[in-house]
Formats: sequence, structure tokens, C-alpha cells
Amino acid sequence: MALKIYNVLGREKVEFQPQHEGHVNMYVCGPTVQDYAHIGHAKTYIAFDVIVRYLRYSGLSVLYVQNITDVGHLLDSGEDRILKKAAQLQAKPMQIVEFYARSYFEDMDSLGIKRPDISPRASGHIPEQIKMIETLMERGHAYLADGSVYFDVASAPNYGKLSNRRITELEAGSREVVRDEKRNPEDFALWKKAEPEHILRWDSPWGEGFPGWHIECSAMAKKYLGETFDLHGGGVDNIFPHNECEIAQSECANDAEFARYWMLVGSLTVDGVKMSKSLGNFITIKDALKKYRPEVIRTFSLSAHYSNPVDFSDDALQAAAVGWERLYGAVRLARQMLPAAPATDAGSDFLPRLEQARTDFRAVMDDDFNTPKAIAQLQELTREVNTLLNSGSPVGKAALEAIIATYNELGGDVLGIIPAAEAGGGANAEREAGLIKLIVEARQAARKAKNWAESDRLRDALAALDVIVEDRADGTVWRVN
RNA sequence: GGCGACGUGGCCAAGUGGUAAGGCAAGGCUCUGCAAAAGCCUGAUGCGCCGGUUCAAAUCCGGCCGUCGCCUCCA
Repeated sequence: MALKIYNVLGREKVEFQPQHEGHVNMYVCGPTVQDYAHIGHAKTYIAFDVIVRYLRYSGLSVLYVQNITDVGHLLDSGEDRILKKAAQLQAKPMQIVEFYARSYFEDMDSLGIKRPDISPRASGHIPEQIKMIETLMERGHAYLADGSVYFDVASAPNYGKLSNRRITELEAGSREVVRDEKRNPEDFALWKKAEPEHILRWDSPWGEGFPGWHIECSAMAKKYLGETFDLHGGGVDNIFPHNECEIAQSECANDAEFARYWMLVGSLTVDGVKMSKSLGNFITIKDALKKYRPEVIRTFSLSAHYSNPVDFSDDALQAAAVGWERLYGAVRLARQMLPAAPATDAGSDFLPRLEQARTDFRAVMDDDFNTPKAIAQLQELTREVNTLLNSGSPVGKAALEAIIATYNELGGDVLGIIPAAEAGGGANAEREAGLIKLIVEARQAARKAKNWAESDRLRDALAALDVIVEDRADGTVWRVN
């Protein structure tokens, strides 16, 4: 079955055919590193992480580029955001930017998001941006006004094709401050003249200044992916003006189609309102990770289709956590049973069911990355796996290994919600495991002697240390919570 | 006002023409020394409302109501 993607450009679900067979060139709008990343960022980048993982799982080679915006853009007040922060903290702008860029990567790593192949920074691509602006001027799509360069929207025939905006609709009643030097209010800056107080500034043919908000993506996408590439992603909230401007600039400068498929992710809301820097209602990824495992945050983010908004709440995360624990519990049990399992083909009847799970999984993921349905299928599989593992009859090594492999592959490699087997953790962990085993055995002895008071005391004491013991027909298993 | 998305059981959420997945919560049960875990059973005669098309509509069309996003920095 062929992969289908809902292309925002054209607003329909279409078969995905990369420009070069077997290869996907992909660009996703990255963060502005001026503050800690919040769980809205987590939702967006988890979505694209799974998309990239699945494309690769499908056998495609993917070149994934995601920018880091570190040049700063204009506030309503005209003050540069990063400068403002730098002034507050009495630090150099690049120091601020470096700090939050590192923090961003740290957060993404914590969430199990695989790093993009290239994370280009706007500040490192000033020459490329200047060059593109020059091209736009040569072609009559941009003009110089008072040391700044603006894109002439009226010269871009396709302006509005992604967001369905018509220039005429944008005019009157806009809250935007109409700058005198602009020919039309909808024109946007490609290059801004730096006022004397600006620290972030670069030389350019038009004097010292800094690049406009949109040009970095156009310039960096071109540099690493070419004039025309396959997939462009980002949050829906950037569809206008940012994405629209990217298209206009790139297509006017390159005289070639920009991105062929556009995938936009729905926003994350809190109490029904979008989480954003400007509203100050954001929960940082670092804070969220104090309360929830990364796999739970991923499960929560993937429980609705990527294009839909998702509302954050502790109740919702809690529900996701319980649902996730059921999935993980089945794999964990299979892993625990493996060492003592007989080397027979007991349970091999289950192998076709696992093959079916793979087939079903691919079918729903091929349908525009339907992760909620994929998770639902894993839940159904889990019910059957639990029935098998708790049936009382022996399950052979081969069957257990196949079960574990299926979860590792679909839940682990693709969705990133099933962690790899518990890490060894070195000598201390081994000693700890040995000690726990000793206590569990002591409790077993007490149970055998029907000394319930003692066995319950040991169980409670372990529970107080977050070690959960469960008595099964075939013995007692324990896990660290 | 314009552009866009959405409205499915108590909550979350799949489903884009053929008779409502899955999870959470709730109740009952099995298993268990008790637990825990797991499993089984129960739950929308109806998918915001009103019309229309069709043999057939949650799914298509029209209208209305409501929620959210964007139009200003934002993932």
C-alpha cells in the first residue's frame, strides 16, 4: 500500500511520490531559541520525529533539516526579542541563544526525538540570505527603502496559495503599523536596517542590519535541500504569514516550485487556549518531564492525529500514562519471562498474529500517519499478548522473542513509546537487583509458611521504595516503578 | 470581517457512503491468602442542530449553532 499524505497545499490527501525515488528531502521550521522549549514544541517535533522514523522504516532515505532561529526578530515595540532578553540577563546575545539552543537539544533528546540530520542556524547563513535577497531585487521582487529591503508581494503571482489569503482581503482594518517605506502594507521585510542600539548586526550591501523573519528558511532550505524539495513541515500557526512568505520568496528567487508537500501540525492548547510564548501560559518540557515519562508524553502527543489540536491537562496525561503502562507492561512481562522460557515452539501459533500486527500497523501509518489508530492496534494486540502470557501454559523462547521484537519495532523504532530493555546501569544496579531478589525470596519463604504478616510487610516495604512485586502462578516478578 | 480546522458514549479519540475502532473512567465477575497485574462482561438505536441527495450518510450537499487556530512574535 502506498503512503498517502494530506497535502495542505491543495488541501487533499494524495499519494506521496518523492522527487527522487527512494529519497525524501524534508524541512521543518524549528524553534526560535529565546526561551525554554514548551510542550507545544514537544507535540510538533514528536509528530515529525515519528513521520521521519516511519519514512525510514518504510525504506526511504530521509534528509531531515530543521533550522534554529537565532538572529532575533522584531517585537511590536521594535525591540529585538533576543536583545531584550540579553539586556535582562546582562549577557551577550549569542550567549543567550547558545544557552537555549543547548537546552532545546537537551529537551528533544530527553523526549527520544531523533536529531535532524542538519540543524542550521540562521546566524550562520547570513551570506546565503543576502544572496537570495539580491536575487529577488535583481528579479524585481524586492526593493530597497531607507536601508531596509522589502519583498514586493504584488509581484508574486502565487502569494496566498498555501493559506488561501488574497492580498486584497488583507488590506483595510489591519492592526499592523503601516510603515511609510513599504509600498504596500502586506510587503514584508527581507532585510532590516539595524538601529544603533542593535547588537545583532551584519554587514550587507545595504548597510548594517539583520535578516527578516522569513528569509532564513528559504535560504537554508535551498542550500541543503535544493530549490525544490519534497516535504515542508511546521506548526499550523505559522501558515500565515511565515510559510506563505517562504513560498513567495523562494519561488520568486528560484523560479522553481518550493516544497511539493506541506504538512502542518495542530497546536497544543491548555484549557482550550493555545500555549504560546506571548500568552505566557506555557509548560516547559523540563517541567513536564518531572511528572511524566517521555514515553507518556509521546503517547499523549500521538493519541490524536498530528493535524488536530490537542488539549493538555494533567487528567489527560494521567489517562495516557495508564494506557501506556498497559502496553509497556506486556513487553516488560515478555522480557521478564524470556530467560526462564523453554526452548520449544510453544506459543508459535501466535506468530501469524504478530505478522498481522505489522501489516495492520503499516496500513494505518501509510494513511497519513494515523498514529491514534496505530496505538489502538497495539492496544488490541496487547490484550491478546496478555491473554497468552497469563494463560498458564508455557510460552517458548521463540514466541517471546517474536513478541518482544514486534513491540521493539512498531512501538520502539517507529513510535518511540516502548523503551529498549532496561539499561544495565553498571555494578550498582546489579547489586541493587541482587538485593531486591534476596528480599523477594525471603518473602516467598514467608508466603510458603503462610506467614502473611511478614510477606505483606516485605511487599509494603519494597513498595515504599518504588519496587512493585506481583505474584503470578509461575512465580513472583518485580519491577522498579 | 476574511482564511482554516473541528463538534462522535462521563472524558480522550479513530472512522470520509454500507450500517459506530481503541484508550481512560465507572459497575459486575474470574484469578489471588490478601493485593497487584491480567482477562471477561456491561455502556452511544446514534455521531452539534435542521433540511437535502442516495437503496444506504457520522461520512456527500446546503443552511444554522458552537469551539478553536491564523490574519501581530509564535511549533
